[in-house]
Amino acid sequence: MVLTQNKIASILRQRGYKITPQRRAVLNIIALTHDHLTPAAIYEKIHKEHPGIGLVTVYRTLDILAELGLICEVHAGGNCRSYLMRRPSEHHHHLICSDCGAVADFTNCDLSNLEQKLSKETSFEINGHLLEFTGRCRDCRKGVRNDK
Amino acid sequence: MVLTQNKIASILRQRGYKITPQRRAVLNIIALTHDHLTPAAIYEKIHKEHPGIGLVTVYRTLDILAELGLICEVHAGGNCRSYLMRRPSEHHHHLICSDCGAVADFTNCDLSNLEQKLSKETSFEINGHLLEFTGRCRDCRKGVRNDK
DNA sequence: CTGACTGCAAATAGTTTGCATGACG
DNA sequence: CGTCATGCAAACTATTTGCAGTCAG
Repeated sequence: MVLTQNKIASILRQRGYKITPQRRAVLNIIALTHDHLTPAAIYEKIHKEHPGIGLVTVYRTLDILAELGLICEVHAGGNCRSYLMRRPSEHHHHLICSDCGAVADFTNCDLSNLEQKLSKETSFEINGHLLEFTGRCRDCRKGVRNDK
Repeated sequence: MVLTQNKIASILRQRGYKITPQRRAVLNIIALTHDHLTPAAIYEKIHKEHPGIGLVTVYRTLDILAELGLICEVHAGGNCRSYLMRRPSEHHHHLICSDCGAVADFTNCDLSNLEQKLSKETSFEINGHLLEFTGRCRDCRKGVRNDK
């Protein structure tokens, strides 16, 4: 179950953030998109419907959402940071196609053992992890294309 | 066992890259440092001993080394991409302290099961993975400091 | 009302590219 | 010697900041 826009709105409000049309718009885009989105991509999409909105606002909203843990960052290679809606209870990870950038989710990672082990070994207090697989997706494997 | 500078040099040569003092210098820095290094940090270190070297060259060298798989990228949060010498046979990952940025390595990840499973489920051809744990290291846990 | 939010423009940071010179092999 | 690598400067891209006007609560 994905967080609804309204739930997120109330979380924002709880934390003392105001609900503005701009923030709603950003939330909306992210909630509706199942792909990862760069700030620029989000801005573009938003801009079609709300031409008045600024890229800066997108950045600021993303910062807030990330801080609240409502969205999570994906490192899709290079410098690009992309964001993806977070499924709250579904702790999930990504499989990223290095050819076309497609992202597949998976939830069944079982790292708790490893996590505990590492925690003991290193005395780290482990808060979270980032697990991403890279490879080539079905489509890119079919097509022999290897354009970069 | 870590790749020696000379071994790396010969790998470079095999691939048709020339061995220049600048490249040696970059290799040297990375090989000697057990921390992750940003391009800028590498440049700084190099610049002390070889003032003539340019940041651009560092970038270009890092690109080559990464392409050859001799170093690997670490996503230490934000935009920073850092690089770390790769231990060839030791497939390893990182534990990153979100407070002080310390990096601990670990090698005993066992993702091959997961990898195979995912590969079947998603039809991805999985080439590699990025696994990073984040948390607070021993020192940062001791000190009650929580400065960000 | 009032403080938080927005949008613009400008500033900054990080990275890449073009080109003439220099050096590896 | 020819080709690839270097270093400089400039171009670019991504992101952040300052500020005055605007709006949610």
